[in-house]
Order: sequence, then C-alpha cells, then structure tokens
Amino acid sequence: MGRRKLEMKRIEDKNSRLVTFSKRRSGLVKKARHLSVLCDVDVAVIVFSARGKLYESCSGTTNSVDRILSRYQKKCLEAGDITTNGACDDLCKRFRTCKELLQTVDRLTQENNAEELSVNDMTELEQELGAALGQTRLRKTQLMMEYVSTLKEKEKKLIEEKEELKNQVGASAEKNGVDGGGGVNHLATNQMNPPQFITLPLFNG
Amino acid sequence: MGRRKLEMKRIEDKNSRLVTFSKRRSGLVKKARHLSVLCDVDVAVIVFSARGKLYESCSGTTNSVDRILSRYQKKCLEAGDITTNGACDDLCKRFRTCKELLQTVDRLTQENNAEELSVNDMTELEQELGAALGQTRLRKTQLMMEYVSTLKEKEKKLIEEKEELKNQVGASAEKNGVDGGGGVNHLATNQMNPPQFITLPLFNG
DNA sequence: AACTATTTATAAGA
DNA sequence: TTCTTATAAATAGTT
Repeated sequence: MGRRKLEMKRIEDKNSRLVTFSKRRSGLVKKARHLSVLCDVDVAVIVFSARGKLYESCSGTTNSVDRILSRYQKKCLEAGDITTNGACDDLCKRFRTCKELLQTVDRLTQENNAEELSVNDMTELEQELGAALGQTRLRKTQLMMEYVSTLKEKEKKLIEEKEELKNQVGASAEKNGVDGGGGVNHLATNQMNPPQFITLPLFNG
Repeated sequence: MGRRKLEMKRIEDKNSRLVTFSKRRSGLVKKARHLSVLCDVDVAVIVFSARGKLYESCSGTTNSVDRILSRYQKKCLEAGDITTNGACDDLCKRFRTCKELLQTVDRLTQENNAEELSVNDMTELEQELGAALGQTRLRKTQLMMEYVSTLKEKEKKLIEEKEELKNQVGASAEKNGVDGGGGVNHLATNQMNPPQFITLPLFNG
C-alpha cells in the first residue's frame, strides 16, 4: 500500500525507517483495537523501538496489558509444566504487588516534594522495595530451575522414545537379513550426555 | 476493507465473528512481522480468543515473545507505570538519586560507629560490592539462560532424530526390504550445540 | 502534517 | 473450508 511495493527487509534510509515505524506502529495498534472490538477478544501489542523505547497497546481499559501478560505467562507455565501451576498465581500476585509498591513510590515523590520525605520514610520504602526485589529474584530463580527441570524431563522422554524407535528399525532390518543395525547402533553412542544437573544457583535470590 | 464497511462493534453473528477473527488475527500477525522487519524493531502480539485460546506472534526466532515480555516487565518494574512513560522515567531517576543521597546522609548521621573505617571508605566499599553483586547476578542469569538454550537445542535435535527414525520404521515396514544405513547416516548430523547466546535475562538483576 | 497513487486487507459471496 | 472479487483501509513517496 503506497506508491510502490516495499521489499521485506530493513529499510535502510533512516528517515524513511522512522516515518514508516511511526505510521505502521499506529496502523498495527489500530488493527489490534479493531480485532479486539469486532471479535470480542483480548489483544496485547508490545513494541520496542530500536533504541529501547516501549510502546504498548491493548484491548480493554487500564493496565490490561499487564492482565493479558499475566494470562500469557500462566498459559506458558501451564503448557510447560503442570507442577508449576499454583506457583504461577504467586508470581502474578507478587508481580502486581511489586508494581503497586512502585506506584506508591511514584505517588509519594509526586505529591510530596521528594526533598521533604524523611530519611525514615525513605528507609522504610527502601526496605519494602528490597524485600520485593528479594522475592522477585527468588521467584525468578525458582521459575528458571523449574523450567530447566521440565526441559530435562522432556529430553529424557525423547531419548527413550528414540531408543525405542531405533530398536524397531534394527529389528526390522534384521528380519530382512540385512545388517543395517551396525551403523545404527553406532549412532546410538552420540549424545547421551550424563544426566548432569545444575544443583544450585550461584545465589538463591 | 471488504464489500461493506463494518461498524466498530462486536460482530453479532457468531459465524461471521469467527471467520473475521481468523482473518484479522493472521492479518495482525502479518502486519507485526512487517513492522518488525522493515523497521528493525521487536514486536510481540498476544491474542486470547473468547474461549481462552492463546495465539501469539512476534519478531525474532525462538522464545522471542518471552524475551520481549521480559523486557516489558523490566520496563514496568523500572518505571512503575507505563502509561506515564516519559515523565515517569525522569521521576524514577530523580527518586533514585534522591534516595541514594538520603541513604548516604543516613549513614553519615550514624557516624559514631566505633569503626575505624570512614564513611567514605564504607561508601566506596558499598559501591564496589554492589557492582560485584550486580555482575554476579547478571552472570548467573546468563549462565542459566545459556543452559536453557542448550537444552532447547537438544530437544529440537532429538525431535528431528525421532522423526527421522519414525520415517525409517514406516519405510522399512512398507518396503519390508533392504534399506540399511543410508538414511541413518543422515542422522549423524547432530552433536555440538552451536554457541548460541541469549542476551536478555528475565530480569536483569 | 496532508495528499494521492498504489498496494494490501478483507467482507461477502461462491 | 477455501477461493474469488469488489471494496475499504493502509501507506510510500511526495509536497
């Protein structure tokens, strides 16, 4: 759509690229809104510009990107691991709590002149934030460890299934009076890394 | 765009709504991909259908929705609230500076610490330790992400190998005749994960 | 920021 | 469902 058709590759001219970014970004957001309204669904769009500026858009009203995000994370965790189900709620809650905490900080700094806050106020806030940070780090590590665990499980299962199939191939070939198995078994020796396991994160939080 | 103009409201006819959902969803994803490529930016789109089914799309390759999401969360935690983005960034920076200042003052007031080290010494030490801690955390996250990445690679490879073997079993059974190692050698292409590197941790601390 | 010539997306119909 | 097509919408280059 335009005077000429664009190649599907990065626009080299910086100026054009910026203009196109602006136009297409708003176009994308518009499309997202239409999809959301017409079809009565939740949509979130997140865009990071090259320089790291964040643009977001979504259906619904306030903060719905966060809601959709939580939903997304939950889905991901559910799909990846059943055992982490309950834990995810915690994550979402904690995330929201942290955010609320930061909003509080914002409000404080806006309402009172930052200069007027007492040292004790600040210390209290500092401690709260520190606690939230610790919780977040802890949870981060837990989630990553759980994820690793899930992946290891999957790997194990796949190796087993592979073995099974290999046996089938071998049996099939043997039955037909052909060697065939040798090469296959030879292959069987690759991978099979020992069940190495990262035992403990460097720090737990 | 279509035979007639649609009102900007929920499509009442269920069938039309579903068809439109499907069409517009793929349209949105396409647009997102174009924006990402043409303007060299990161884009994530998350859609939840009315019945809770999740559709996602994004720029980049593996797991990039998660990466973009992490980035988003990070921004949120940093800024407290997105909706007031530009202004908020400034506020937070000011706040942090102020807070650091007050902390220093706080320590200064407790100067009658019977320690031999001066406040300046302590401050210096604090900063060094803080930097070291930050580095360690960063490295921890990087290591874990690399590990996850490795595991994902392995999983992918195993799945491919499994497919290959499955095909062989199928072919073998069908032909009920000779085959041998030909297809199997093809399998030998595994091993040695490429030194791929995931740059962005879930949270940077 | 506005303007158009074009391309692209898509609503309805087959 | 998938394809076709008339029409609406988006937008590249221009001013």
